[in-house]
Amino acid sequence: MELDERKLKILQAIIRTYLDTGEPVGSRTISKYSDLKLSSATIRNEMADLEEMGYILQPHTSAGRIPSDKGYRLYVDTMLEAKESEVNSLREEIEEKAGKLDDVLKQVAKFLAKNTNYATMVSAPRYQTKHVKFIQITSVDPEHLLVVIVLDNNIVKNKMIRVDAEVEEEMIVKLNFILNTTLNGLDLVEINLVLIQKIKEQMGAYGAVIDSVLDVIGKTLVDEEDPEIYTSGATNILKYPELSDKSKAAEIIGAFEDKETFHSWLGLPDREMNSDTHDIQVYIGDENHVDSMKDCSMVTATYQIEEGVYGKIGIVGPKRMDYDKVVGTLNSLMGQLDDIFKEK
Amino acid sequence: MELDERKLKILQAIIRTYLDTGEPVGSRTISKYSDLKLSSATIRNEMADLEEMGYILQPHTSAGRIPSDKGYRLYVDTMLEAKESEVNSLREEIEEKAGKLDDVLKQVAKFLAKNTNYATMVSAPRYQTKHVKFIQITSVDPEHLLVVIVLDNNIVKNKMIRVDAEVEEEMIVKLNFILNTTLNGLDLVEINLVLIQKIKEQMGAYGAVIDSVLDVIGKTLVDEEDPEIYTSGATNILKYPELSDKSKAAEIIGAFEDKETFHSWLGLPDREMNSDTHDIQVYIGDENHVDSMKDCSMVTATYQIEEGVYGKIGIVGPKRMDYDKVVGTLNSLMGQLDDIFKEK
DNA sequence: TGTTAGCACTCAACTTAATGGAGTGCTAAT
DNA sequence: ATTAGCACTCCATTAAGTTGAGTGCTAACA
Repeated sequence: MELDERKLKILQAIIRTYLDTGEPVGSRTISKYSDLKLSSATIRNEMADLEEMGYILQPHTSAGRIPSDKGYRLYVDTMLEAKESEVNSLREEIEEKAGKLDDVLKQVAKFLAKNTNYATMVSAPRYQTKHVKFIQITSVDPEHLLVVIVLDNNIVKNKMIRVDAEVEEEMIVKLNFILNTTLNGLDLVEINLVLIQKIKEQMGAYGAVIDSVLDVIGKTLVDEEDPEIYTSGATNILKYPELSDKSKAAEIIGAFEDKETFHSWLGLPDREMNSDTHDIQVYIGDENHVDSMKDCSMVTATYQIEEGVYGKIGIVGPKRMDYDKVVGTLNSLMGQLDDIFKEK
Repeated sequence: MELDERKLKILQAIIRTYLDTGEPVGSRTISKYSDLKLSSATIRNEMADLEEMGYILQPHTSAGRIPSDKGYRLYVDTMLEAKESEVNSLREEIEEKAGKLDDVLKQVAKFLAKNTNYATMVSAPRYQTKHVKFIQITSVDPEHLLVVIVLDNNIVKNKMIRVDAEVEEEMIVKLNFILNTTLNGLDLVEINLVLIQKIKEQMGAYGAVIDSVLDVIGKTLVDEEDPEIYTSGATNILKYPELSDKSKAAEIIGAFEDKETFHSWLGLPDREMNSDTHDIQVYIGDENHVDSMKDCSMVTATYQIEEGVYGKIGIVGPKRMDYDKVVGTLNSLMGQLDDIFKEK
């Protein structure tokens, strides 16, 4: 059977209506609503075909039809209208909270949740390559050394370490020199035991301090592997009856709470992305790789802070989410984010 | 009417049973359950009295009784058994994740939520007095200066600032010297325009850099005002039918998401606390100052990291929460936290 | 005088049956 | 190819009945 123009139009009408109401939609509704001048009987025939083809389904005999995952998929792939959304306010909202990236991302999550009425999450960028650019150790007071590490992407980490006895100024200078010359430009895997041993030898009695320092460096580099995720509007899920069933809702909202969940699949763009399109992806129902999301749809987009530094944004809602609006908002948002990051 | 021993025992039995089942409890149940050897009829008489006194109430005629807020209050104040809970695992669980305070607190929130099956939040400590202890400026690369600020509680903050032209080594040394001698020991309000002007004069052409640096300092000190709050187990709320009504649940879980909510009332201990008791407080129903929590109970405790540095822990659940267990767990937890912080 | 057995009464919760209506599939007419 | 018409299905809603846990009251009892 072929999916001709008319069938497509009817399918589109069905999905549109369903997105609106969340109720199964019947032939009569379509007959009246859509601009095709067809009787309900004709629509019924077409619907039967569409059902056979797997684009729509009936919750039970004598009910209207609802889109299947396959139907949604077709809709998203071919029928989205590129409606330009007006997301102008965001820019100002974000910029007044200037400051750190964390804050910006938190704002973005909040903004999206508020605007779309779905649940959102934003992953902080994951830096692919991390090399030590600069290390500095300072004596803050007799009992504490401060270790500051700058990575080659200008991320700064610091940690206090406690020492038993004051370390002489002279030793600190030496320590700084050795660490910087030895470790500069290296990444985590390149700092191996041989190297560590070599440094320790040079420092003689202060070998113990070295251990602490290297420990900090190790933690720092590993730490970066683990990007922060900001979420907002998880309770929006409760607004959609088809998801607000107690056990489902708990599972979904729980997933938002336990941010670990997202790491695996929100982590990195699957493939080299075209930085113009922002790689907006839609996952419908079973297309989600996580069980707890199989009754939801999720739209993700990738943003870029600088060369090789990506983060992701995800929006989770019911399968009947307003894809038009979400994709539009996301698109417009990405553009503004680009601008913001370019300025920095 | 007087609240004699027997009435108290009956009330206690009622509350215990209700905490268990969540169902209104009838006279017959009590007559069988409790060790007082009384017939249901007698219990009924006493119940009528207890109701008149306001300790229990009937959802409707011909239903059993449930505790009123006043009843819970009496129970909590006088009838809690000091059951020692076995919270031994926590210590290890936390310590292997050693590291930063943030991580510890996150762990604590998670641990509590998992153990109690209620929703929990932990506020990071708020430092009352913040003075600059140490400032260090370093040239990381020709375009970037790194500003590191250590506060007197050993909190470290850092920020990169971009400069148009490389700053000479000599100037940086001078800058460090001036900043440290001038600002050491001062807090935010003490750094005023007069002082700023004075510093600028000394730095001559590098006045602009000073601005950036002071900006960072300002942001750092203000930032600390705003304590982080870690939450966990918000979805546990959905486990209790009396709270999992859609609108209620959304309100409560939403409150957990929007952490701002808690600042006002989770902020600081109300009064000078006895560091032994950890100031465990129970708020029942309307006793909560926040509307969205009026159907819940909340137990809070205060922990101390060092002299004058407090944080709070809160557990939110249904009014029929297992106060015994919560207070016990909290108590035991606080002890362990004390130990952990003492070590540091 | 405090306790208890007994009984009539109440009321939410559950069960069952009846009704209505939205929607379908099929057939025959256009 | 399209449509009007009709019989059929099945969910949702309502109404009526049934059940059972629980109460309050009274009268008997120790």
